[in-house]
Amino acid sequence: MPELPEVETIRAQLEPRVVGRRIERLEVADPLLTAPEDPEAVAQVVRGAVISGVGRRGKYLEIMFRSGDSMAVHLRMTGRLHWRSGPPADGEERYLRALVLLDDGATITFGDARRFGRLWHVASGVDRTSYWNTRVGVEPLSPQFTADRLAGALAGRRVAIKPALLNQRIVAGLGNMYVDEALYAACVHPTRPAGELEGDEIRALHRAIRDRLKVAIRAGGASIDTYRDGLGQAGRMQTLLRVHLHEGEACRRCGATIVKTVVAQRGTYWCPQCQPDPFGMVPEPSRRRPRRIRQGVQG
DNA sequence: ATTTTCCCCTGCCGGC
DNA sequence: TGCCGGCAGGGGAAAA
Repeated sequence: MPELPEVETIRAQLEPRVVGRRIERLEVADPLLTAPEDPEAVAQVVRGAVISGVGRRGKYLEIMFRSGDSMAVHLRMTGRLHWRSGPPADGEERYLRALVLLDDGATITFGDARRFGRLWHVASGVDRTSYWNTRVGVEPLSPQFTADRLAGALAGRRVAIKPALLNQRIVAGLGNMYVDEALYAACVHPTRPAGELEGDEIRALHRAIRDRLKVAIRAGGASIDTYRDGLGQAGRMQTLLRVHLHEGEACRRCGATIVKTVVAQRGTYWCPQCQPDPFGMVPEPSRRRPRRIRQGVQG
């Protein structure tokens, strides 16, 4: 599931390869990709556009054009962007939803098994700062993201810290995996009410979020299930996860057994000893066998 | 306003 | 072995 580090990895790989290139054509194979916009309308706008940069805001990618227009992309669950120096081989992208042809012969494929991914056009007149700010909150790796700012965003909230961190308007770019990792690193239980965290917990969490995201970017993202980077390669972060997907294994800090529960409708991994439950509840051990980490079975 | 639930999709896995 | 229900989760809409 592409989260901030995965999207940033793709962004960093795409940018040097596509800046200055002209888009010859955008072929949308699945109308759902641009819904509710008409694929032809998007293709029309994008045709002939010269790429000036590739940006990222949270988990959103933005391919910007000299005209001031841009093409925004969200990979959601299983979306992939893959740059190639030439056309993709036949059947190379099993779940092809769109194909971008560039003037140097290179291509970008948008593949997406689950079809949750979206691609749309952002008009030149739209102010980018406010456009993105209405959708996502502070960038966790920016200087604006401070412990104080995090405390302010969580203050007064009764919702559990896990769904609070999953809320893109509170902090941009965190998903299920990195929230688990950050909460574990900060020794904060996932169901602790967000507004009740102590100052030192907030500081630990702030630090943990930044640290885990930076490590993940350095590792090129985590290839669990379907994620691939912008060149079709697997990341390495899946080997560096400390708690997510580690159900039944010993906690590396205290030796207790990592458990998996459901928090906010999301599978949640945590250490019952390092991340003490606010109500002192003992987790029900799952009887199901832990899911194995599958590293890329999809074509 | 905030929080919770549901839904979209499809591939894969576990259970029978 | 094959079928099938359930699960996975980002984000938006709707409901509470």
